[in-house]
Amino acid sequence: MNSSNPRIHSVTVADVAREAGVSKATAARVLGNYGVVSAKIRGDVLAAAKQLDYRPNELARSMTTGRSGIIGVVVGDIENSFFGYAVRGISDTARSAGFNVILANSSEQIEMEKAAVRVLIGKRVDGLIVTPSESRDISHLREIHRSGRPLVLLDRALPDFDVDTVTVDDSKAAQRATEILTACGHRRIAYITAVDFAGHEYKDLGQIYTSSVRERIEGFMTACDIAGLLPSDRLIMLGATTPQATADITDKLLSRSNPPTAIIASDSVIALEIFKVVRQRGVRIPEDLSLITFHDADWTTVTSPPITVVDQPAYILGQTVAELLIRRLKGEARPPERIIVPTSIIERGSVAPPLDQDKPRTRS
Amino acid sequence: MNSSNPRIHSVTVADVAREAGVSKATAARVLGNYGVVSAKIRGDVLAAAKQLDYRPNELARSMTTGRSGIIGVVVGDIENSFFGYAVRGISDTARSAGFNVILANSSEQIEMEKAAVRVLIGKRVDGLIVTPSESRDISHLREIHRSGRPLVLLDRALPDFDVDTVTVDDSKAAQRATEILTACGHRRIAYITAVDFAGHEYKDLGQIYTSSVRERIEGFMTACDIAGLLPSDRLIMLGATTPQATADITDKLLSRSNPPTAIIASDSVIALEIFKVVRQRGVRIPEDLSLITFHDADWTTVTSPPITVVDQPAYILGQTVAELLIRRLKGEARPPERIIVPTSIIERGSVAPPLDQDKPRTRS
DNA sequence: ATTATCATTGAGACCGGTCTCAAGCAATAA
DNA sequence: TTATTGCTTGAGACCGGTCTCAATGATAAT
Repeated sequence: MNSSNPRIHSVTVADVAREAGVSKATAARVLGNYGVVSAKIRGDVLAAAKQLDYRPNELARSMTTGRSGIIGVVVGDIENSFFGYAVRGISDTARSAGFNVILANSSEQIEMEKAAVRVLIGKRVDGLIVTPSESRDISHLREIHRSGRPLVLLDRALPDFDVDTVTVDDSKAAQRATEILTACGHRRIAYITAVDFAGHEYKDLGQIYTSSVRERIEGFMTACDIAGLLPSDRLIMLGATTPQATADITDKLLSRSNPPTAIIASDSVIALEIFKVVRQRGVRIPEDLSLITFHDADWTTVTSPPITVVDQPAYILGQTVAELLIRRLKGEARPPERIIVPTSIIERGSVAPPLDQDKPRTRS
Repeated sequence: MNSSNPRIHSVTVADVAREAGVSKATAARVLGNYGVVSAKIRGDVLAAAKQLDYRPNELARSMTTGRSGIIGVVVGDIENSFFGYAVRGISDTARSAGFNVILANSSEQIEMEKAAVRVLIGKRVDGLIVTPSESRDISHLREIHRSGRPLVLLDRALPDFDVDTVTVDDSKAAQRATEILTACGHRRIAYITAVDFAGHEYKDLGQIYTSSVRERIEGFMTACDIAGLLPSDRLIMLGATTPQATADITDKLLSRSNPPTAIIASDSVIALEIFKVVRQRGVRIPEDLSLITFHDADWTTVTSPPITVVDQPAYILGQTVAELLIRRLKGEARPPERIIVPTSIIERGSVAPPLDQDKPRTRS
């Protein structure tokens, strides 16, 4: 490493104590703001501290107190503005409670997620907020919990891991979104999600290890069933992990002899790509294709037409998850809580009845 | 604080040493991966560590080494996707060099910026990356520098503070953007920026304490001068700090008896708001109004028409600034460097010649 | 066989705080 | 006046690592 800086010597309590002519313990008391000290001595120490420009070393402080004042956050993808807002909600809440935030990105990869958790534990964060990228391998999360550090799950629940969790009502939201489409007369609807699986072929829910996605698919299927759609007309597409993959999926979908008349996108990044492909192919929204997406991303308001969205209150989600964690950090003992934040659908202009005259036959 | 957790007791080197039947020093050597140890002992210690599930305490490690492995980043507003990309560039680069990132938001307020810097210094970050919110009060930055911790400025330079800096060629970019408009025949152009000032009235560059904004305005004015626009037809609008403020400014501008035929937005957040107001008023882009914005935000590609932008390579900016910092951290000693990353203009469909027949007279 | 050299290992100080416990001292009670 | 109590202050251990330096034992050189 061959570091050139010969260790930055900073002013310590001992220095201040010497300057003020008191013991280290006394100086520490006034500087650390604990214990009792006479007004006179306090003044002396403070003056000495100011004179020497003393800055407490939080690291050393954490060393003895066992508390670092840092909250570790692991999200799937910061570039996704949904997480951006959530992180902002977390940061604001944390800061006003006197905590700092270390952010890590898992790129939705379980190995990176594990590495991130390991690093954060090493840094002795006081607690963690994680959006688990999958529900199969959660040994690292169990371990956090076992180590006594509070953990709160964000956006995604883990069925057989009972820990504080904040999610949105994904299933209901997806169902409502789908119902808007079926009520409009759509009988062939695609649902496109980023979750991947070997072969990209959706077979059954057993494949889906991300709870939010799973719930959304459940809600989607429920609504389809209620409306009596043919199982073959519920087009669940996996693997929209990159813009290119999303574009390919969309292309394939629209090239079918019987293309869907409506698409639901699992997040706004996917929806943006879908929108681009759709427009490029000259397919009109909403005349030829209806589109609904999760997350009220800013771009959805400025397209023509603007896009109907499932509004997930991401900032509030972040706020809530941070509050839950901080309450635990302050010593609150209570059974794990699962908070479900309600979503709402903002209807804009991207949904209309299908033009298609020869609608696919229904089961009934 | 009344914390309930009675101090999480974790496995220490001493525990591992005992288990392996060696001294603390020896155990530390293999666990810390320094010094020399015989193969046999190394195996014993490693086995003991695994058995006890030893996790190094980075805090304690930082305590003695004086290095925390953390880079502190202070940006103006994480929600702004420009910073989002930059932060991602920083994080990726930092992580692959073995550093972590603590992120802080200044909300572009000098006091919050100072507080953030203080906290990060307290955490003993190894170095800092800051987007200074103004150039008047930089005592806290000077102090970082003086304390021996490397500091790199991001996106904004400080004229009389010679330190590593990474910016884009703001002045040139603004000039080119403006030239596109003047070449198209625009003779009355507005430039809208977030920087605020008492009265929101632009008087002269002396008011502008944010270097990037200052440079952009300079570039804008240069281009206007070259094209021979009347000074009164260069409409520099300050104070677009909130969506509402931006909307008000835009409204006022478009309500003039002689409204501008083109607008340049200083960032994509402002541009989004302008776009909304413009559309709501029924003003057509580009027929009635041309629009160019800084930052290639995703929404600019999906509007009708898509928006011409000054593409700032935010991710690369982040990468570059992190690399510069890390090189210093590794001990590289060299005079401060000022790196200017070139921008490019992506011409899309939001610029067209003004319809306006009775063009304002020119100076010439 | 004796001494010099080298590779390992162990003992203990140190980083900069917090915190326990005992000592000092003044004020109050007996 | 002496004992008791309470408030301040100081000494020093401790957190969990790193790192210096001396001690040890083995090997090579004379």
